[in-house]
Amino acid sequence: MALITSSKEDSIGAQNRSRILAAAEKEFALHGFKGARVQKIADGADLPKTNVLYYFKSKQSLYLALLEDILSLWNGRFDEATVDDDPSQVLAQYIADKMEISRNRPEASKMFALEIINGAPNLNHFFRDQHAQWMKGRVAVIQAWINTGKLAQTNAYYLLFNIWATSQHYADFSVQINELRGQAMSQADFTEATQNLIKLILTGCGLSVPVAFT
Amino acid sequence: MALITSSKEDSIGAQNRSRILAAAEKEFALHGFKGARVQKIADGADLPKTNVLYYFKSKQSLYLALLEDILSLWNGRFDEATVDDDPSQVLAQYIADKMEISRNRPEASKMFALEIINGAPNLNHFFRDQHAQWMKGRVAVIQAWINTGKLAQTNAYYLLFNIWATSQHYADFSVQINELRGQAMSQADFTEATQNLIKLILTGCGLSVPVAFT
DNA sequence: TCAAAACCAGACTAAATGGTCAGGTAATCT
DNA sequence: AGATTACCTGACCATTTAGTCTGGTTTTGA
Repeated sequence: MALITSSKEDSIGAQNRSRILAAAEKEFALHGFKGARVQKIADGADLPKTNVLYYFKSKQSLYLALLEDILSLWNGRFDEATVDDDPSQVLAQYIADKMEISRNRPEASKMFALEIINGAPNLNHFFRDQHAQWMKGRVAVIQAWINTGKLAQTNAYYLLFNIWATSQHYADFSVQINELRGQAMSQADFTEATQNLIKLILTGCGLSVPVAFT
Repeated sequence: MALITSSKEDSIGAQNRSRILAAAEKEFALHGFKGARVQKIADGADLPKTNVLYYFKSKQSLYLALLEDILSLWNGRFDEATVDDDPSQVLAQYIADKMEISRNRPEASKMFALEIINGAPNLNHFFRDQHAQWMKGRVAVIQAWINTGKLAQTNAYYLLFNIWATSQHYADFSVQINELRGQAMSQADFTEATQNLIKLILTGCGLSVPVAFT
C-alpha cells in the first residue's frame, strides 16, 4: 500500500516547471538574457507571470537553471577518446553528435551562442576552468594523433573551433539558412549536411571517411 | 574665396554621428536590439542621451543605419566570380576576405549574428530578396565549376554555409576562443588561422591551395 | 554682424518591466 | 477529517526605459 500515486516527475509542479523551462529557452534563444521578457515566457508557458516567479525566484535564476542544463549537453563521446582511438572514427562521430544537437536542440545552441556573444557574463569561473581543462585534454589527444602520424599536421585548436562553428551554424543561423535554401532543413537534409561536413573536415585533415558515415 | 572651411566629413555633427555609430555597434553587438540601452550608447560616445536621439530619431533608426552599413560589408570580390575563374583562387580569396572582416570588424559580425538569431526582424524583403538572388548566382557558379570538372561533387549551399560559419566564428565567439586559447588572437594568429582554414576547406573540396595563400 | 541653422542638455513623461504581497484554492499526508 | 504543504493569481510597486519638450548656446553663412 506504499504505492506512490504521483511521482515527482508528473506532479503539477514538475509539469509547470518544464513548460516554463521550454518557453524560457525559446525566449532567451531569441533575445538573450537582457532582451528576454518574463511576461513572454509566461505567455509561452500559458501561465500568469506570477507563477513563473513562483517556480523560479528570478529571471536570472531561471536563466542559470537553463544554462546549466544546456552545458551538460556539451558532454559527449569525444570526452573519453584517447590516442589509441582512430581519429577518423572519433572526429566523424563528434561531428555527427554536434549536428544532432543542432537538429533537435536548436534553441539550446542559440542560447549558448548568445551567452558567448554577450561576453559570457553568466559562465562562472568553475565552468570556465572546467571547459579550459577539457579543451586542454582534447587538444593533447589530437596532438598525440599528430605525433604518432595518425593525423596530418594541423592546429588542434582551430580544428575544434571549425567543427563547432560549422555544426552550430545550422542551429544558430537557421533563419538565414532556411531563407536562402527556400525551405527548412528536413531530417534528410540534416543527414546530407552531416555527411557533407564530415567529408569536408576529415578530407581536409587528410583522413578518409569511415564507411559508417557515408 | 569659395573655399570650404569645414567639409561635411569633419563637422561636429559628422564626428558625433560616427562616435555614436561606433558606440552603438558595440552595444548592439553585445546585447542585441532589445537588450541594448540608449543610455549605454550615449555613455560610450561620451554624449548625453538626448544628443543620441537628436542625431538619430530613435533607437530603431540608429540600429537600422548600422545594419545597412554592415550589410554593405558583405559585398566582396566573390560577387563577380564566374565559371571561367579558378575555384581555388576564388574560394581562397573569399575565405581570406571573410576572415579579415572577422579580424577588423568583429562587432559588425556579432551584430549581424544577433540579428539573424533574433529571427532577422529588421531585414526587410528588399534585402532578403537581394540576398537570395546573390545566393542563387553564387550557387550557380559553384555548380558550373562542378559540372565542368573544376570542382569535386559537393553541395554548393553547404559549402558556402561552412565558409561563413568558420570565418564568422572567429568574430562571434571570440570570447570563448580567447578563453580557451588563454590569449587573444593576434594578427599573426589570424594569418595562421586563415591559412589553416583555407587549407581545410580547399583540401576538403579536392582543390589544392594556391601558393599565394600558404 | 546678424540671423538662421545646428547643436546641446536638464527636466520630464508615459509605458514597460522585474519583482512582491496578500489572500486565496487545490492537493497531499497522517 | 484536519492540517500542512503546494500551488495560484490579481493588485500593486519601484525602477528602468525610450523618447519629448523647452530653453538654451554655438556654429555657420551671407
